[in-house]
Amino acid sequence: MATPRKATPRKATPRKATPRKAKAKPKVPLSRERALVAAVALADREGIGALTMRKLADELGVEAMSLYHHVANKEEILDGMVDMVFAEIDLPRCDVGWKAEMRERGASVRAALNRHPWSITIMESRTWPGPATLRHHDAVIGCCRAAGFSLPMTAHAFSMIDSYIYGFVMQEVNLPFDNGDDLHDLAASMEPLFVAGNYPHFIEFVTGHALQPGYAYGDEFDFGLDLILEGLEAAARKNSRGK
Amino acid sequence: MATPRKATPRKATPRKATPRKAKAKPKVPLSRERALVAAVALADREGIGALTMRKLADELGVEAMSLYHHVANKEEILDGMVDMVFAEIDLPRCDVGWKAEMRERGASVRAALNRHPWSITIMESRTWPGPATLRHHDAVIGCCRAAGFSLPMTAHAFSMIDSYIYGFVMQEVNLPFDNGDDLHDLAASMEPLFVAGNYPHFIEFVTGHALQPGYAYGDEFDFGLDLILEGLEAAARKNSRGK
DNA sequence: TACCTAGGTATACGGCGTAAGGTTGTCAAC
DNA sequence: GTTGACAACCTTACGCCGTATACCTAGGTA
Repeated sequence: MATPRKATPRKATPRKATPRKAKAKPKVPLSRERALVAAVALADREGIGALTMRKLADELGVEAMSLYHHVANKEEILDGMVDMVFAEIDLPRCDVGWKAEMRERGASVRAALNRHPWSITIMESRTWPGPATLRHHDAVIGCCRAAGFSLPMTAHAFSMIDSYIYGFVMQEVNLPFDNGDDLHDLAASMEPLFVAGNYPHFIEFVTGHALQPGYAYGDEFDFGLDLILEGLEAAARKNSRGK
Repeated sequence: MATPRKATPRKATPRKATPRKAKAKPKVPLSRERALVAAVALADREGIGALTMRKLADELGVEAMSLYHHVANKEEILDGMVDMVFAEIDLPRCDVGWKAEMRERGASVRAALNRHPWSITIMESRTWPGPATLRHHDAVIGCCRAAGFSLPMTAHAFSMIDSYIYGFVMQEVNLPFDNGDDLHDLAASMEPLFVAGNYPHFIEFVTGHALQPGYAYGDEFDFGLDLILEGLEAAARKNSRGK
């Protein structure tokens, strides 16, 4: 009873040739970079909920606690993952015209966030931007300034465009269907809501437009982004004329 | 070894008078509604991370498992909480003019999401809208339709306005400071990033504008919303004239 | 040789969501 | 009044989680 179970198998097999497992002693040593790459791949493949320190370590052929020699905690991994997503975004170059550059940059942000649907989820809980994130923000601000925007106007543009993109992707990523195939399932599962005759405008909208064959929510993106860019251009023009 | 431990203390004190604790037998019975209200209060007070089934039950003077007689699982609680936030939003009435109503509705959404900063975090992981959410969407769509918007134009407006609001609040809620007081701390903690001379536009923007005394990020909201509403109005006008 | 250190492992702790099953209070049917 | 069904609540336990602590070991340096 003194040593209830477990029998302390500490050095039961003290052979020299590291008989741990068939794990073959990782040639490349663990590193923060390798951990982040594996974390992104794991989250892409199985969702952010499946990203645990144990699973990530397993992916790398290592024990969970080994990760802590390279990152302070899981938060730091999430921070690094968000920064890796920002690193995938094409930066505006600002020699073509700010509107075209912003449109391209917007598409690039949207694509990156869609490639890694978990990123928008954890972005808002990150407080400190990483280097790629800062580089991205710097380029966007620089693009506005190069176009002649004042600092206040730059703030307007920066806030507005990014709010729109993030909000759009947040909704897009969360849609209960991935393509047009399961629209019928969706419509069927919504039916209980409708029989009562409530929400008449919502029903008209969904059945008469959103669930129609040609409609895809993703197509809304360009309309909104263009409207914002045109509006910003007009505001900037008026602003600089007024000054 | 047959009954290894635990000693089955089942009916050790079978006294009649329910001597459980000083817990005083809750007069009002537990209910889904009471659970949701307490969950919102707890998340408001201590953050969504502190919302666990055990803490929530404790709050209600009850054990964790009792909650499962009223909700299927924690997901259902989160769903209900989001719907409670939507229930706080003032619906547009649409007899004043859609632009004014949308401006007010936007402010109301923003206020509700700011009152419950956890809501934007969990909104995107909810798939099925609750009744208050549906009522809200129905009212917004109805407002657009009453203003003469076509269904496609309504889709544009609905997507665009809500994307902007959600994205804005997402950034607003996540700001590393709550008011102007700790701007100096913030500036100080950012300094290591700047000494290298990287991110010149970002530095100019932050130090020359965003951290200046008069600036508050929240003030950006109205500029963007108004620009969107004006743009939508122009688009709708052109659209109906073209038809 | 002796020690230091970097990077790996092992064990354990407290907390999580919740499955399974026990207990108790209420009330209708007999 | 007794019985039995049932709903509401509780207890225990399981397998996860992040991570503190301690240990081991290989390689470099004195």
